[in-house]
Amino acid sequence: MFGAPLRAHTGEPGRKSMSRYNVRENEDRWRAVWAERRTFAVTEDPAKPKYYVLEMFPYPSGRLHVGHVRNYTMGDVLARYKRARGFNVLHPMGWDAFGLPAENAAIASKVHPAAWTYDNIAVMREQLRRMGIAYDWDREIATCHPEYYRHEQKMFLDFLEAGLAYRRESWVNWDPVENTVLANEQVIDGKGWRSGAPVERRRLSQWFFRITEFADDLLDAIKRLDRWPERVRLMQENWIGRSEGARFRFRLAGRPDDIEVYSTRPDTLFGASFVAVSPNHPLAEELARDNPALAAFVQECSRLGTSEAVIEAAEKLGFDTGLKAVHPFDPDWQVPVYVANFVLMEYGTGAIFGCPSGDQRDLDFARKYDLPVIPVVLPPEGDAATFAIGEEAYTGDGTLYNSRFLDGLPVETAKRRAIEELERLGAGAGEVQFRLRDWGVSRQRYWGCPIPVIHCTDCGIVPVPESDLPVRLPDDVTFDRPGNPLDHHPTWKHVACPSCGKPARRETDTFDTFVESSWYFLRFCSARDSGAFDRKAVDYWMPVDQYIGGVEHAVLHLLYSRFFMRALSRCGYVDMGEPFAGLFTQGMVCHETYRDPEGGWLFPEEVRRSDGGAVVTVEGGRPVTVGRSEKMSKSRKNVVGLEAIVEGYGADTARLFLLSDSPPERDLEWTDGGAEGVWRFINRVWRLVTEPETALPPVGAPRPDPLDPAADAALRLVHKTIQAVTEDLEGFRFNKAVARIRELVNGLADLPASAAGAGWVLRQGCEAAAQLLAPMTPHLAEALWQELGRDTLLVDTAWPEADAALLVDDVVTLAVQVNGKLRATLDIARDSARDVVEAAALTLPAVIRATEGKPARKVVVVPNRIVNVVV
RNA sequence: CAGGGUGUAGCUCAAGGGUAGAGCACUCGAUUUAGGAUCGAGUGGUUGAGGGUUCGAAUCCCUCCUCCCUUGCCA
Repeated sequence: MFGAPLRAHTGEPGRKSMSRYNVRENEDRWRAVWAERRTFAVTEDPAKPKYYVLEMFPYPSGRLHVGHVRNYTMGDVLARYKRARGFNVLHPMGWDAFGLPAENAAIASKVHPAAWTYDNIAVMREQLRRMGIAYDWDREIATCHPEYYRHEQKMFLDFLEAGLAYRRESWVNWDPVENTVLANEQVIDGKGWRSGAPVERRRLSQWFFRITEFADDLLDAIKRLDRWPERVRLMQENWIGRSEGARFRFRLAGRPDDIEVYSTRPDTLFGASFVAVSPNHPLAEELARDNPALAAFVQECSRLGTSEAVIEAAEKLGFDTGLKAVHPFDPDWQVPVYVANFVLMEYGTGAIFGCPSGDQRDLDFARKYDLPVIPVVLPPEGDAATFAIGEEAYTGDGTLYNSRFLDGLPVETAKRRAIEELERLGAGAGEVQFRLRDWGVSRQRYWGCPIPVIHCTDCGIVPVPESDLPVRLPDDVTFDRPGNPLDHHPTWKHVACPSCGKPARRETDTFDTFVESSWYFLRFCSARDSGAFDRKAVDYWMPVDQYIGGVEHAVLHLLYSRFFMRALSRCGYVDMGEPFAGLFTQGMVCHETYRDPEGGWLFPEEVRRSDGGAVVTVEGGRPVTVGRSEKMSKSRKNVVGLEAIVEGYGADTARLFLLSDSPPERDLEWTDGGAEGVWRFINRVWRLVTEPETALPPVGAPRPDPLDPAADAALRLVHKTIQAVTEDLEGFRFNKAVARIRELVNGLADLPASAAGAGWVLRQGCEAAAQLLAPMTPHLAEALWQELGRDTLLVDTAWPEADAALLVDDVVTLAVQVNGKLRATLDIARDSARDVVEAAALTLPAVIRATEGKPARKVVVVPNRIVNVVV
């Protein structure tokens, strides 16, 4: 069955040979067996409970290092464990294959993005395969494949029809040298990352997904994501950022129009000292036309870029328009109107009123431009006569004062009262706002999914007919000049309008790559379906039971996926809201960093420890500065290659180490010593099974009776370990599970060969060890299983069950304290009566010595745990 | 300044009121021509600091400190 004859192993006590686990041979062999038997290929099976394990799929950037594979290992442990527990487990893998690095590689080394991407995929697939991860490779997908993105194009057309996709102008970071749009991360100090040219803000027509349509539901449903980490839920809540306030108008003195503002603090209206509009506000643009100084100011603001972080950090600057706004509650009260750089057109109405006493930014602004600061909220313990605002605004709770009809009201009541008044005056109304904005999906890039629309001068925007999908990317593109290659292409964008037949132009924007990752988990359910996915398969497998990935995707990817499920539901594709029932965010893998005397980074293999203990370079022995341990990254060169570990110690060693040292949610420190330690442990287990101290009875031999107490204790250890490891795996405590198994192996190794029943207990222990290790070190475990004389595959064997009767000991060891200090221990039958325990404790020589003959004032007995004698 | 996390052996982590443990590292011994591997034994702790509750605190409460992360600073 397995290519090599199975050999029943009986053990040969006294055998002196010291075999070493042949890692290469075993790992290759068992992987081949699983592959040949298609062990991990699954189909829908209504008779079995399903379990969908998914790790966030990678961008095929080149090759993997050990830092990349921690989450795949965790997912694999879960997949293999659940499989052993009888679940029908879907565990797929694919490639998030569109994206900018492929285009950068094309520019840098003249290789086509597709070739570069597929080459990387081939390398990385082989790397994952050699890690022995139990994927159903039949379901592998690459998002850059037309058979993937054609369905995305169809979804877009349906979204368009449903009003969930639309086009409007928005601001982008424009690199005037590269003639291209930059992502916020590509803007460094206001300059393009590649060209170094100052970035401009430009208005460009862009495609958007109407994620705000579901803002309330996306926020509400977070409460029910009870298997998500609390902090991710919090981050999403903050990102959606619901706020309750009022939208209302300030009339402009001497003009027919007015300014609409949004505020969450209408209660502080009597503290208003200015109105400010965004530099992109229509009013600012109108005034700038006749006012060169204002135009220059607006221009200056646009240089800042669109990143929120940059805007936040910048100094608050304003430009007095000379206009006056009339206070909504008092026609005789006017405040100046400014154009201010910290007011964003994209949020609220693009205009605010400033209450310096109640908002730090407004206060900074007021101090800079010498505007009045009127306190209107008195803190609970404050004194109206003396309370004053210094350099810090008061944003806390309190009672309104200096506020006419709002005086004496608590903040919350005053808000409602102010809104009522605004509504009564016809000046405005209460409104709920969200920080969440619609998702801009247009990218002026080649290596992405083409947006399937055609621009016709007569018909406007015309969807590409479904029968013409997919709109394929052209292969013959060049990257020798700046800008979007699709736009430069001589023929690709010229098409006949599907509606009127006249010459028209294809959309040359492509999708943000977050679009592909927003539904790939659905495609995995039926990866070769001619449609986007098979509804029955999706209904069977979804939602993902356990999703595993980095916390860096806590907001965008996860929120976009949640949006996609809702949008697809509305368009009739599916009928469910949440894609990921459980989420786990794993910690990073870290490693020391090394620098040479010039400050250049060094790879770990370029340094060594000299005889004196100093760290020096391998070449030339120059002194090396050892930096702190940081997340493994190519830029700092603190990476450990996967090949190096797998060739030397094998995939199981890498896997076990990635699981063992730290709790999975925390960062893991990769050390050579730790990897060697794991390798020694693997060999220790191998020897325990292949060269046992005591001959093992054959498979299924009856339990000998009686068992020696040492054998009995070892058997209890076996069952306690099964119980504990099971609980640890269920609770994602992989490091504890590993520690338990190590203790089991130590315990079994200590079992004296002479003890009655030792061989039988040792077999129980070795079989349990193999089974418990199987999710973590699957190749080793399969080899052990065979060495133990089994003729079935361990991977097809059910998870072991602990015998409840063996989980408690008959004899317990009590700690005996005198005045809280440990003086002795006492072995006694479990659940002995209190007075029996007390009497036994008081007669212990160590206790008599410690009490110096004084009578016990009190004896505390905690059953089966401790006795404390108080004198 | 805020919010969250963290602090236990040299290192990475257990123990969540009841005997402070594991792995790695280190020391010594055995084995070996030697090294490595292996086996055995051992060193190593005022549980970040201080105070409180308790018969008993790493664990519960209060104060302070360290480092890390998320950023809040979106009206």
